[in-house]
Amino acid sequence: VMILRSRFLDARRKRRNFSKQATEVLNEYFYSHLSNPYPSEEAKEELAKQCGITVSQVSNWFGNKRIRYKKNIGKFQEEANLYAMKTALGARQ
Amino acid sequence: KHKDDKPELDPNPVANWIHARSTRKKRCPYTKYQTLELEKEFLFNMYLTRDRRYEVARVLNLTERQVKIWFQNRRMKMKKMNKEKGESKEQ
DNA sequence: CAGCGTCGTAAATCATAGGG
DNA sequence: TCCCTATGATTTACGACGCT
Repeated sequence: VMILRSRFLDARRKRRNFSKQATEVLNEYFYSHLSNPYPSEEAKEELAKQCGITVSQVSNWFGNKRIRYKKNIGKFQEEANLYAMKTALGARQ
Repeated sequence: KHKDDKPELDPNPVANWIHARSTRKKRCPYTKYQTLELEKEFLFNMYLTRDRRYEVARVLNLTERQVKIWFQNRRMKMKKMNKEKGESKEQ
């Protein structure tokens, strides 16, 4: 009863994972704004453009990232260090 | 002068992300029946009168506040859907 | 002021994509 | 193929602010 129901209404839930490059861009922004990872509407539009996704998708990504990061900071420590280093190297040149 | 050239190794970044809702009601997914009835009502009119809200809430065993918020969320959803539909056509 | 409107979000949940 | 986790999207519930 509950299995075959929203098969057609939820068709939009068909998704594809974002490209590696897009995820890279989003993570760079997230970790370089870790003290306040809330991009403005303009920043979201810019990120959306860079990533080739919609503004809504950028919002979804940040919403998911914030809650999942907060829920288990330890799990993301390695990733956080990686991007912190990447940012440091980028800033050097 | 090496102290903090490591870009933010924030000790507790999450602490600053205000929004620490503590006394909030846990999200409770509505039943298929409740959702279907709410959708039917929304199709009839996107905005509720006080009387309709009372009736819908009574019949679906939801609070008037839940029904009010469901309609607010539903209108936002519709707006988002329209925006996407509009964007995919032009460009 | 009461009260309902939108906007942006948290948190939980859903449904599938990916991978072993 | 089976099973499990990662991930993107959707669903409830508010806070903040607007308007009447």
